[in-house]
Amino acid sequence: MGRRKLEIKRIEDKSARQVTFTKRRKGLLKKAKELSVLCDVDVGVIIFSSRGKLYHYCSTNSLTEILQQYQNCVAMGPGAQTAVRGMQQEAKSKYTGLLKSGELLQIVDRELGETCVNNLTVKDLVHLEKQLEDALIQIRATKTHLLLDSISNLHEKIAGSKADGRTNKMIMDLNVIADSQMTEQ
Amino acid sequence: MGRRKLEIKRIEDKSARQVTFTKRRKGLLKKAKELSVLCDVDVGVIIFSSRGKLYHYCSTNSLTEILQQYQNCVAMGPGAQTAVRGMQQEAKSKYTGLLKSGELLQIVDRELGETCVNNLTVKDLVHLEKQLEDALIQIRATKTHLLLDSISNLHEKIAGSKADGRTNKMIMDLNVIADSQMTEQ
DNA sequence: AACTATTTATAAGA
DNA sequence: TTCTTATAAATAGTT
Repeated sequence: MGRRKLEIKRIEDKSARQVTFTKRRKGLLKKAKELSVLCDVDVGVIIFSSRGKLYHYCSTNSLTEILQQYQNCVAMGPGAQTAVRGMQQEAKSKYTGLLKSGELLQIVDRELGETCVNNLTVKDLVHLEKQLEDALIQIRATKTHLLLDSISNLHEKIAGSKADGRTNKMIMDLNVIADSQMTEQ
Repeated sequence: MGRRKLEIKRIEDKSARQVTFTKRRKGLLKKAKELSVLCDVDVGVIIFSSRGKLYHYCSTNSLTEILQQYQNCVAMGPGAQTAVRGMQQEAKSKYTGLLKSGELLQIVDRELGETCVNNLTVKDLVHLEKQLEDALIQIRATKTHLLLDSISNLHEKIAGSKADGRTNKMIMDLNVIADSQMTEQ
């Protein structure tokens, strides 16, 4: 789509590569959005530039939801989901009730020790994985909550009074964090 | 791009929606691949159909790498990465050396308790998050290893001898799992 | 950053 | 469904 047909291989000229990146990145994100709307499906796109800058699109509240689904079921392949569901059923009989958090890592520790890999089953690992994911979700929620609280506090603190440079910098940083936690692209 | 201009809103006719989904899904994944190659960047695309089927593209070995980057730095916003790096530096002085796995969840337990949220800092949470991510990576690696081993064993077991129906089913399931773990889309 | 000649993607039709 | 074709959209090279 241009003056001539372009071979699909790394563009060596840095400046041309940057221009193409800008154009095609925009195009890809637009297409992702259209696919999501037209076909009523969940779509996530993540792009990391070589300088580590991130661009992304996500049709749901947060990419995390999609990633969660990915980690939970598709890392094992669609055809195997039924099998896994069976495993999880079996696992319940062994692990009935929630483990106390304190027990979780002791189990990871014990069961992942080099000497006993052979005694571990996939269903055990699936269960451990789930426990850790839950802990991660809890931690991230708490982190977000803390960050948003900090912002509120700072805003109250400076309402009506001049803040010093250091405080202003903190507010700027926190707003950036809050934006990324709360806004859709 | 078709016989007429299409408004970007949910296609109500189910069959037409399915056809468009197939076409545009293919297009999106192709564009993602091209962007990645032409501009030498990491790209990940995840699509969940309404029936829960997954389609994805990833420019690196596994989406997990990209997701990891996303979770680690971008969940906090690009502008805040410098700040976070500072936090992590400070955190090191508090948490020098790796925690024994057994300690990790006790900390999660203790520090995330409802009563002491106010004493927790963001840097503490960032650190906890990292620890849990590492544990997850370890568990997933072990799981993959176990699955692949199981497949090898089964293949050996049936080499030359007829397997029964149950064994054949297991092999089929495991091959699906192995494919999804090892192949690029 | 804008402009267009072309290529590419795809909506509707067969 | 699969293939075809007219048309819209994306974009490579240019200014």
